[in-house]
Amino acid sequence: MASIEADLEDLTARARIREAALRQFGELGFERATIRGIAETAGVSSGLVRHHFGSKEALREACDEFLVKTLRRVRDATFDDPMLTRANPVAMAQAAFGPYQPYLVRALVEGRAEPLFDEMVRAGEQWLAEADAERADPPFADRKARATVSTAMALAVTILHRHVSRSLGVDVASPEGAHLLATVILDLHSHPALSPETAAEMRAALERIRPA
Amino acid sequence: MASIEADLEDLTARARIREAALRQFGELGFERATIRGIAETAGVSSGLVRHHFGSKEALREACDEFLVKTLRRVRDATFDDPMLTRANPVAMAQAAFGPYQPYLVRALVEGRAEPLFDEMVRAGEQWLAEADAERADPPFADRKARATVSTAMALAVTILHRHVSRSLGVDVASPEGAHLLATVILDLHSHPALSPETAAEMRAALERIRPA
DNA sequence: ACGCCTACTACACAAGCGTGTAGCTTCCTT
DNA sequence: AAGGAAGCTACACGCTTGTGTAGTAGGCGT
Repeated sequence: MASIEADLEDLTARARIREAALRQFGELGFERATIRGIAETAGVSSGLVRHHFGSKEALREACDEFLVKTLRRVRDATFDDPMLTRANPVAMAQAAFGPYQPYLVRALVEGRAEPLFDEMVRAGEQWLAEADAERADPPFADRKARATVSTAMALAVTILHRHVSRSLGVDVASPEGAHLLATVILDLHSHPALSPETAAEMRAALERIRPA
Repeated sequence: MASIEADLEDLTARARIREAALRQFGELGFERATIRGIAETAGVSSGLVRHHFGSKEALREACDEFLVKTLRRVRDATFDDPMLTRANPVAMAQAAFGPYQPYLVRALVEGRAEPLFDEMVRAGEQWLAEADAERADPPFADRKARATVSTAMALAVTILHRHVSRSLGVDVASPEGAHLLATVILDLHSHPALSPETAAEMRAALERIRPA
């Protein structure tokens, strides 16, 4: 797992700038992060940032592009360990996102990082395909639609990590927090919030007010 | 339901500025929104913004404060209609958040708007209390912890509305999108993703790697 | 040894920002 | 009617920003 903190000096200046940008964009957001701040973090002049990436917007695009490639690689390595990933999905997410988590969260919230989201949906569809095989009654909705919403929900804890940590009383990034979180998620996913009867009721009510 | 669009002229200048700020902060984000832009939207001079609110940061705090009061009022009115709110939680969220949805989403993601999140958790706890009464096996985790994660998940679709709309192929804010979304959520909430057996397996695996 | 491209720095510039100040109107109080 | 606070505007200041330009150091092919 590549770390931002370690061995920044070993990288080329271009890579150092990109890593610094990833960190600054993630910590401060795109607007509050400055070219000069990124340059300073990378240990180069601000002019070099422009020399290598052209503009601030292009730098962000380079970051996005880099992450798409990186995450694909990390994912291939991580998803192959089903025991670890299934036992603690939260730990998996942290492992997959790596040190780029703050950046990715911001990108997702702003509606960017489409490839990442879509790929997660696709993974969810695969998972649902297996689950649907053992399901008695037909699902209410399209498999992709269910995978989409599930994906969004899976990202919720990471996106709202501040609120969740505060409300749980423990940092979800800590080992204890991750464990608690996994326990909770396991409980929620193995116990339906709605009984078949109430679900049927609500579904009927929903169809009654169905739009054209 | 108060609308930002309508009757801006009827409000006092101070209120117009606040409404304009709510909209600009929501649409553009706090950094990209400018005092001058807010003033122009409100139809006043930029100096008046400073006169009434002192600083940009203070203006944001005034917006937060206003929303806490407003939402409490709106919630009391909306939550009393259990048929509507339970039939379509998404429509409920949109109704409750009102035109301030973009602002609130940004506030939540940035870790602000704690009162809003905490109140949602509390409502979730109440709901879970009823559900737990009819539950056979004991929950894996604390009720508040489950309410916290459920709350985060409930907010996910709203926060990631761009991705969700794109992946569903229909705007979740539209009547058709809201209906589809409600159907999906109903399905997910009434069918556990994990069977009791696999859940037990994963729980065992989780306990095996439990941190100190 | 020469030329040249690439990496890199230093510095300047215009624009937009939040903020400060001075002054004008309006309306309410006494 | 006088006075004064409150609502409101116009304008300027200083700072930071992204970007542009000029120039230097260094390695590499010829």
